Amino acid sequence: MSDRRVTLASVAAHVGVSAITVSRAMRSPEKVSPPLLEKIRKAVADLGYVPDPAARALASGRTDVIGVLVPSVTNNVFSDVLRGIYASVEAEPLEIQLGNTRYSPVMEETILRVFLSQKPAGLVVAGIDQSEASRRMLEAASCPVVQIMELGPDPIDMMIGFSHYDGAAAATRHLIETGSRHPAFVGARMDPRTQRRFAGFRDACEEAGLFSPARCITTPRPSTVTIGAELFADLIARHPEVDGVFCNNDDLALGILFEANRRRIAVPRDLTICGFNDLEMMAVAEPSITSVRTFRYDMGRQATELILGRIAGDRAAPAGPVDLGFALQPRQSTARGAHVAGD
Amino acid sequence: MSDRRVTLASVAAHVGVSAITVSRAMRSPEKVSPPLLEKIRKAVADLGYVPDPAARALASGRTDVIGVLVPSVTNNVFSDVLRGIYASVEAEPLEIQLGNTRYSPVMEETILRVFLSQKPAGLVVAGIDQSEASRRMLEAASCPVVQIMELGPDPIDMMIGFSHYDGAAAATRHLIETGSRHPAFVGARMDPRTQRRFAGFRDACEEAGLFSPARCITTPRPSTVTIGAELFADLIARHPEVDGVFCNNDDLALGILFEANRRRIAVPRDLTICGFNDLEMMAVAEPSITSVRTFRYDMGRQATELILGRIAGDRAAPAGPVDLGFALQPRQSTARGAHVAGD
DNA sequence: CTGTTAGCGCATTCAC
DNA sequence: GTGAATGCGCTAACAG
Repeated sequence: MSDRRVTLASVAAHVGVSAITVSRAMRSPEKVSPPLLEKIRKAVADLGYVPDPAARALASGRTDVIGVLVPSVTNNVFSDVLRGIYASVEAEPLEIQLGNTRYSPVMEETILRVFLSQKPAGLVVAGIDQSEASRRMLEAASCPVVQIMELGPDPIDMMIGFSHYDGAAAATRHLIETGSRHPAFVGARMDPRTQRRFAGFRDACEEAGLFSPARCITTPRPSTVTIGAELFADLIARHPEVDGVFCNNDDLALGILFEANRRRIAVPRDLTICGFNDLEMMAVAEPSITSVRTFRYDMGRQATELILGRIAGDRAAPAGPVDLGFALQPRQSTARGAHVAGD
Repeated sequence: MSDRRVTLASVAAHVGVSAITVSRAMRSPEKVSPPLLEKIRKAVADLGYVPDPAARALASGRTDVIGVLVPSVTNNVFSDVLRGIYASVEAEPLEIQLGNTRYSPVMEETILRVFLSQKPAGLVVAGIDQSEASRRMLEAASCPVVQIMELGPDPIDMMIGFSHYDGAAAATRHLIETGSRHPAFVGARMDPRTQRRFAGFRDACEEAGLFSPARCITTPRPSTVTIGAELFADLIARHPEVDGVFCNNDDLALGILFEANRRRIAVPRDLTICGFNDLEMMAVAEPSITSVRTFRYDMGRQATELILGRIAGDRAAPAGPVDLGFALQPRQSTARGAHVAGD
């Protein structure tokens, strides 16, 4: 049972049929007579036969692998997406192959090349900022491709996401509507999605004549709660007038909350804080923190389902990008109900 | 460039050598004369040749895949381990194949079977509570296997982890030493690792004659910050005497901190809180939270390195389990320096 | 250092 | 409904 000696041929011999019949019994049972099917199934179970995926891939030119390319496995945001992907694939005879690009387009290119060499059944890639080479590879790929997390003008194939710009702008307008006269921006890592959030913040501030680049503080380091606290300490030292902060994500927002608590700054009375993504802890924080809810789990789920649909030859697959929208969760003022955009 | 028509044979024809020579040039360049090697490399680049992993696996009976089996991809703890694994493999010609067991031994068995059918170069599995069948498969596996996250009496092959029992016991003793007379336990999910932490808590309490099962409150649901807050609300309603809480992890601890803040319970004066894992945010929380630091990233790194060593035929691989220890981070009392155990 | 021969385990295409 | 022949692309084992 150890050395994988059990092959299609050995099962076939055991039952007294040819290998191809066993192969068929496994892949299209309806093409094999019921009694034979039964015997074959028993033999497979008894002998502990497990198909060799390499041989299968070589012979058929296909695999049952869906490649997933994300920039991080640590980031909560992507792990939620992954959960959705795993959930939707659970009942299917498909595997997930995860690639970690570490926010590097070059790395993405390399991994993509490897993934494509495996003739995947589908590909899920995060973002719309692929390198030229990656884009060409994806366009030439003979499998369905879904870009997730964002929306953009020219999808490679399928696309499902939401507008980071709009989400940030909506949050910022809320910040201003609830009284912030000196809004600030705190951001970390500044990847493309973060940049678009910043643009949304900036434009919403400018609409109100309240934009100040000096109140925008960022770092290339990846965001953590600690960095949120540090950046806020910096910010408030230089700009004590700040009365509202939009953060590029919830980790930073939490750090700011802690730092504000430490400095006995009354939140939300003297400072309102808004995060992005609406991690579970935002609602239960004390005081709770306003955030922009994004539908990460659903994004993962639906991305895989788009691929499954395409594989099943479902022509009802959506023609254009799918906008999942976002939902502002106001928590530091008179609740005014969730604002749902997109979709 | 799309249909992967470029094969070893086409590169060989292009250069005017045989396929096997190209194959060797790619795998053991030292066995090919430098000028030829140069020409082959150029042809490979020009034609954009990428080896077919399925064909390679079928012919050689091996792959360059390290299978990693974890119970969750969302849990911070495992994502840190994954980061370590990815980091140590980055420079190697190895891929990571991730399996998500969802805390189910049955699922683990299924995935294991799939993984083994791919003839992996190595296997990393979380925990020591594999099913009988899983254990047999792993013992029969012809590749190096590393169990991570825990230590136990009979390793399948290699093992690297720490004692959850000892970590919890040390934390609990600290809780008691710093004045808790009515210590409580709050736990969620109650997987095997959590159970061992609970045992450590219980025994340390009993040592001091302070154990009370009524003050131990748990839920089978996965732990979240919200659940931490809820369980604490329950606990304190029924046992207002509670003056110290050991939590099975940091999420719960954070939820308790928030709930305590909400109820104006002075932390740490009237309530001391201790988490487990020491997530980054524990130190920056207000007030900061005591926790048991675990070396998750290192665990991932070293697990992979053990496998790499074994693959390289390194007989210097450790004979027994590797204890990475833990480090209590006391933050809610007079700091008394980190207590490092194990190792 | 390079080439020849053979075959990995399975699915495709065509027969029956 | 079942089977025979053939080859997927690569590498192992041996020659030279």
